[in-house]
Amino acid sequence: MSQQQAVLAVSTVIFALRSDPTTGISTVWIPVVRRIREPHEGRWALPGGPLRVDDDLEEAARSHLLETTGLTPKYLEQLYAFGKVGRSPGPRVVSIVYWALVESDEAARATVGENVTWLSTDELPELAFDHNLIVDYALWRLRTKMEYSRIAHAFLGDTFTLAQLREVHEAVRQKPLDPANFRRTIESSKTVVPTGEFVTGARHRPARLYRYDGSIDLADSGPLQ
Amino acid sequence: MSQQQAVLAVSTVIFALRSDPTTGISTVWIPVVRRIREPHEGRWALPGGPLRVDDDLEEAARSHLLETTGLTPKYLEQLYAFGKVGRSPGPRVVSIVYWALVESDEAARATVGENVTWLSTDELPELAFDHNLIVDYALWRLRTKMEYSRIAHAFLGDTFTLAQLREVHEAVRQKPLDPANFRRTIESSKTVVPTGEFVTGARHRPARLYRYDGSIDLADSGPLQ
DNA sequence: ACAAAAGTGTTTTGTTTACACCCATGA
DNA sequence: TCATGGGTGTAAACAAAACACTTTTGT
Repeated sequence: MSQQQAVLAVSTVIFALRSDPTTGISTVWIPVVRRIREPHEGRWALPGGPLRVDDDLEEAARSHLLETTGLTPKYLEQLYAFGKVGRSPGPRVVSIVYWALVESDEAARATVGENVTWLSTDELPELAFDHNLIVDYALWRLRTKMEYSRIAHAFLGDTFTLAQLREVHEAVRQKPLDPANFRRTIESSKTVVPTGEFVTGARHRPARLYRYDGSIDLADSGPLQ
Repeated sequence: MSQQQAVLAVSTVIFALRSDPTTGISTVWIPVVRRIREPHEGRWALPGGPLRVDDDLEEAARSHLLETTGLTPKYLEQLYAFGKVGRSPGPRVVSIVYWALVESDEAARATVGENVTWLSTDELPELAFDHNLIVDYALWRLRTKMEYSRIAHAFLGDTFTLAQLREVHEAVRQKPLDPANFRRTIESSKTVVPTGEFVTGARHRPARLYRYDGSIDLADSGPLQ
């Protein structure tokens, strides 16, 4: 049953925003892959796999993510190491889990097939292993971190309107925000700069386009980077 | 050089408050152990060691900590998994690092000897491996978390005065706090309850003793516990 | 002209900070 | 009675929330 060493794996919870096909409201979705062998054959699981001995942890997350889903994250951060004895049948597995944010329109173009699909975090089925707990924890981190850092930009393209940025916050925090107060909060944070361009075509006043100020880091990780 | 699997280790950054022998001011200290073999023989390192295959991660941190320093932490939380290729000479090592808080007077009683000592985080020497980076990151987490959670209690005994609790905050945040405003902040947080007892003996008005309200968790970890 | 969202102004409310001052004790 | 820290009161400064109102477009 037990062997000399635990197996090390790296997995990633990837978040993207998608419009609900019925209501049209943006909500948080994750890509999952189907398990093609036991244990939990047939169930959906987080993308990931064993750590190759010459790969850095973050690099392993990034490359495995690209191979299975074709996605390149705009934000990637270590979440937690899950290592409880018995969390996986068979040999002991310790999973170092990352969480990532990808641009909405890149997510729309991402690989989907028989063995890869997107699931809404509002109504997740039972996933393989302890992956429901992992997603719950990643969602909690996303929501708390959204309140005090600027990671929302990672869901958007290079330029965006304040309405789009507000939509991201509303999707993640699951409540409407006052447009006037939101505007002032963002403007006083000095993290965005107006490009001078406007979005025309909608049947209302054109919205100013902004660009994220790259001289400020998305999230303060202290001494790590 | 490279082998099939990475080695998994668990280490812990243990924080306690100690009075500076010269100034008398409380500052943050950590216990370290001397490396008795290569690599980095003779250098100070964080307590830790390889993960036994049947131990849970947190349990491994706790038991290794007890064996080497004799300490039982009042607070223990996972910090980060450090796994950069080349962070240790020889086989690939991935370290899952925890951070812990221990009561000040328990720390004073802790094992000290030829191979275990306490170091002030204000003036750390060069430690083994990447342990300086790890301690810096743990300190950053301690300081940021002190601002929005109630972990300060873990440095104190069951009952304490507000002056003692304030001293903990001042030691960690490295700046003086207004006693009047500190009192109100703590009282409005509803995390402490007065015991009804007072500390007499000092040459000033007796200070009220408080107890931490156990029904509120020290730190909100979301879906994990 | 009208709807609809962009964007501005203003008032209210609450929280943080600064600091003056009274209280209870030991020496 | 004096020094010392415990403990209370209060006003100013600042930040968050609520909401009325003006602007600019497409139809």
